[in-house]
Amino acid sequence: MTINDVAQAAGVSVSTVSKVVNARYGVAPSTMERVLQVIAELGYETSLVASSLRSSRTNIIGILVAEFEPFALELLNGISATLRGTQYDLMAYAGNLAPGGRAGWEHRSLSRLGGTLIDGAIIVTPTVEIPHSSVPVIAIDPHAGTSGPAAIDVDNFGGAKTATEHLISLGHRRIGHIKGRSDLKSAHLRESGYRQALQDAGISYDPQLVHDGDYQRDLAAIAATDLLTLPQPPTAIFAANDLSALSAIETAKSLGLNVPNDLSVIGFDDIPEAAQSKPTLSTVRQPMHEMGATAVTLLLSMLAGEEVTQPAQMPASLIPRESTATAPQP
Amino acid sequence: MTINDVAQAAGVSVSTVSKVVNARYGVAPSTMERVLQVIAELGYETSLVASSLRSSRTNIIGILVAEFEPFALELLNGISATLRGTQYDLMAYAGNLAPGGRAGWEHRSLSRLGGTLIDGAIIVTPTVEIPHSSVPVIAIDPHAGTSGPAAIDVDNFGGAKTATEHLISLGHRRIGHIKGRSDLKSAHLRESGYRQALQDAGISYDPQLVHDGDYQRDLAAIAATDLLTLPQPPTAIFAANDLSALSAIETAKSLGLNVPNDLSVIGFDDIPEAAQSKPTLSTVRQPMHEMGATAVTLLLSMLAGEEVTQPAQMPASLIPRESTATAPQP
DNA sequence: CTGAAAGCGCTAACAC
DNA sequence: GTGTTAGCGCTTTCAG
Repeated sequence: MTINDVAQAAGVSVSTVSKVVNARYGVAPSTMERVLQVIAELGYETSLVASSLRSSRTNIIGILVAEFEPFALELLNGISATLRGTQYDLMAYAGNLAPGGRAGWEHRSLSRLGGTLIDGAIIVTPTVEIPHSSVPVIAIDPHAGTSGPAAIDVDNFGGAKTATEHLISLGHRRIGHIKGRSDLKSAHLRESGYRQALQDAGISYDPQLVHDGDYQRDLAAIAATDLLTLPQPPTAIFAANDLSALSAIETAKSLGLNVPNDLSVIGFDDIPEAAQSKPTLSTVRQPMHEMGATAVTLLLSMLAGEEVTQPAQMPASLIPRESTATAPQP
Repeated sequence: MTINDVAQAAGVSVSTVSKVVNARYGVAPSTMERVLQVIAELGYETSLVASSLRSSRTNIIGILVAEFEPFALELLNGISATLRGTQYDLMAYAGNLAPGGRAGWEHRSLSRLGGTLIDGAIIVTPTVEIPHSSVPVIAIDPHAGTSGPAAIDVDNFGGAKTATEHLISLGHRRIGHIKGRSDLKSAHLRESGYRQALQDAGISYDPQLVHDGDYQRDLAAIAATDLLTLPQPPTAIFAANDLSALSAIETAKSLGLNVPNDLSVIGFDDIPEAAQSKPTLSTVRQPMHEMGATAVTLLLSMLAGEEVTQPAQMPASLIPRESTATAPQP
């Protein structure tokens, strides 16, 4: 089913069909009607690939992710809702699923889709500097880099501080931290927030209590094990994201510890799983829908020709649930 | 950054560059090295659009949805995880966001992406018959149509029956039902399951207690209002999906009713929001991750040339939470 | 081993 | 009002 088939069936040239499909002027009403009829009969739809190769607008916004994990999916939810009723369709691309192709998915995806397939892009959690691109780009939860496109993130520092203060207010003094990915800005800010809260409370920082979790389940489990098998284990853990926190709870359970009675755990993000775990996970909420919505709004104004460079920061809020409780009495 | 730029910079022809990029035989090692070097320097990536127009394989699997709502997103989660480590990337396309373009998004998206951009497609909740396509297609939660591609769904009948029986076991006798979209097979099966459970319990079917909710928030709210303002209102409602159930709870609250003391509500799907509402929603769980995983497995074997036509049905399971309770004593 | 050239489906000048 | 034609960036014969 190509434009050629339609042209042939309608007895006109391909350019006439193209004009009809794209509602261009200069087609006789009778011709138009006939072509439309043939299109309907044949069920013809213009190929996105071919037309985007030739023309510059596609009316498609691309969301570029490494893979579809809970954070990206929640963002997608907000983005989709915000785009509803606009002229744009949404294409989400996970470009880091194939084995081996680890690094640089941001650049690869942007180069492969940008300029032709998509009119603009929202890149989720890029781990490297975003290259100059031929289309407008917004980054969510960006890399530690200095320059780069307009970016959106949550108040990572303030959120982490709040989480740690929550633990402190429950009477905890030995508070461990499972760090995030060191190539992400958010991980550093969250660690800083943790340290600031300790300092404000007059608790001295103990490097033994901080381990690397890389925002991942497996590494967080190792970090949690290391933390909990210390001669003097912490009574509470602030994990840099919910995935790590959930993993830490699992680990604690397997070590025979009760959460929250023996150990309090708090995460960061408020992914859907946080509310469904047992015990439900106390955490700091990133307003993911709003972040997605803001990204879209910014991108649309860039698409409309406006200059947008200043970063947007969203507030983080404490969501106390069951996994945190008063510190055990020694 | 096109293949021409690379060719020029490396002092070779475009076809040589293409051979290097695609690891074809017949390039001298020295040439290859030089080209590779230039590619790295320039940060060139082959354009997905151009290459997919010319060659038939793209190693991309497409997920076609009307929009990114909770059900589709959960599916995406399972699909993404299953595809990890395979040679395929994932492209999810929401083709029904633009206003006006309501009907036939399935066909439109499939025609526009199929054959060129994607090697195979998974269509989520299609509302019309899926046309014969140039690429392998799997449907999840399919349309009521008779023919069509290989399909995956949950045991809608059994799940609805279980939900209704749960209500009956709590002592409810007047049980309302908010129906789903009549153009979806799942809606009909869920209504049948509801009626079967009533019949098995010797409760006669009252058409007054069944209203249309179309799987949507707004229409479900109207249906709930109608139900609850009946002279003899039901003491329990089985809503055809969680979105409707959540909406019914809102409505009940606004009418001054307490859920679950005055009214029990149970949904279907177990979307993430179900566990986070107040009260938390009792529901019947669709194993969405598993459904996504199964879809991928089936599609991959079709891509490998195998014939797959038989539908797969997944089990539904009751998840009792706070929104259902013993029937109020008259 | 390398390059010239055709063509994938479509759009946009430009002729007629 | 309509058709012819030249590419968009790439892959793939097919000569050299």
